[in-house]
Amino acid sequence: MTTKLRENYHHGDLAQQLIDLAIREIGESGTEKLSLRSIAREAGVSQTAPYRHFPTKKCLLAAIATQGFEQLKSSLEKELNAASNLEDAFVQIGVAYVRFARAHATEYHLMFGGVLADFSEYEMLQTASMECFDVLKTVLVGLKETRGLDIDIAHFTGAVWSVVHGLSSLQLNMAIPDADATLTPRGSIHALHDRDEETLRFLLGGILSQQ
Amino acid sequence: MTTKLRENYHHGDLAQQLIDLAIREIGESGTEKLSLRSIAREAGVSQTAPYRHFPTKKCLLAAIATQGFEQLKSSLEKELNAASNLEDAFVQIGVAYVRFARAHATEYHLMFGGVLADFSEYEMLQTASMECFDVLKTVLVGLKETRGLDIDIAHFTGAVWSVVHGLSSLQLNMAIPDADATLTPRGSIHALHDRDEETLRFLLGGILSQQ
DNA sequence: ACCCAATGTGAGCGATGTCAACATCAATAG
DNA sequence: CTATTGATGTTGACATCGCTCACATTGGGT
Repeated sequence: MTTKLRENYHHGDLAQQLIDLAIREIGESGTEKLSLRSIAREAGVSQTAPYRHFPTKKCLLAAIATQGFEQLKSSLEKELNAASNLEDAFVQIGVAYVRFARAHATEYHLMFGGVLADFSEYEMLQTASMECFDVLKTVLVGLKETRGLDIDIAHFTGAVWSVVHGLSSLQLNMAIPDADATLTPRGSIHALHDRDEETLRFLLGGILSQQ
Repeated sequence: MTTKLRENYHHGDLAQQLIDLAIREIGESGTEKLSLRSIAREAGVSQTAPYRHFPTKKCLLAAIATQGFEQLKSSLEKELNAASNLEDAFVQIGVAYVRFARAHATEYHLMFGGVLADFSEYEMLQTASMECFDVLKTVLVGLKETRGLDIDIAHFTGAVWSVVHGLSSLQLNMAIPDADATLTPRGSIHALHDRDEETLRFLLGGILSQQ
């Protein structure tokens, strides 16, 4: 958080500061407007200094997404460890997921918004996303066993993931309020806000009750 | 679809051709790489000609999204009219929604990917999105009445929408195959492919069975 | 036949991503 | 203690981009 100003020729931790500044600028103006040169100026550094840390603008974005996956993973793990049974963990992980998306909108957008077309171009991103996904998988495998569900685990995981992702993504991208916010698209999205847990119990509970 | 080459000073239908070319370029290289100048070149027109039709690059994107909402609306309406009862319409509209997203990935990305931050800046986009949303709303209102559901309709709509959107969005943005495609993030997304109807019966059926 | 609004052109401004060549520093090996 | 080297930061430049301004061409309505 400390944005130490420059006294020396060398900076200290330019890579992380560029990440922080980029997150802020994207949050304020959108991904399209992010400029390496402007955050270099903000960091008090020449316009080509960022290239010592990120070979390309997209690599900066990939680094942000990677950090996002690591944070999300640790949020989900905390939730998993705190839950007393798998059914609770199931819902609480969903709630934590949606909360993460709201609290880290920029990171979430880079993680799932299709900006980084092919994760395999960025090795650290690839492994961070898999490790994060593993937490969800663990819960669902456990749930399948303890409840004896007859379901393909990959399909099950994809379905559950799409529910929490849909909730998150819609809230992030369609959350600007309308004047008459009752039965408009954005109005119905607002009806989801601050009711995450209820909505997830509704949706995820529906999944479990099918068996 | 016919890309008539230029013989006259005037072009004929530059606006629509620019839209088509932009959709293609975004599909190939992503939103960030779209350049007005390059599609102007492709259209055989000077680099400032597009500005006679779209005051801004974002306005071009908004026009694409608007067309997308109009197409999606007519797809959903067709499905609604073809269904013999509301329960069928409920699932079939969901299937049509996901199919639209896959068949028009670029448009869908612009419609829901948060690229156009505030729809209210583009009047036609705003009304097109509301009219599209109304189709879904109609089905859910009908379903609530015929089955006497005790549910807030805005919340209900948001929840259902987030399910179909989550399915669509994940498939679009995480659909690049992995080497070992079984229990990786992308692998589980692949498990959703071509099983839209099954998955939606699973998820949406869960919602209805709660009542 | 005239005129005007719609549409297309050309030159140019400021900004951007990226590259190549060079400068500075901090740590390590001798 | 000093020389060297790899990491990090700088300067200058190039091609491209979004967008503006002044101007050219056109076709449809009077």
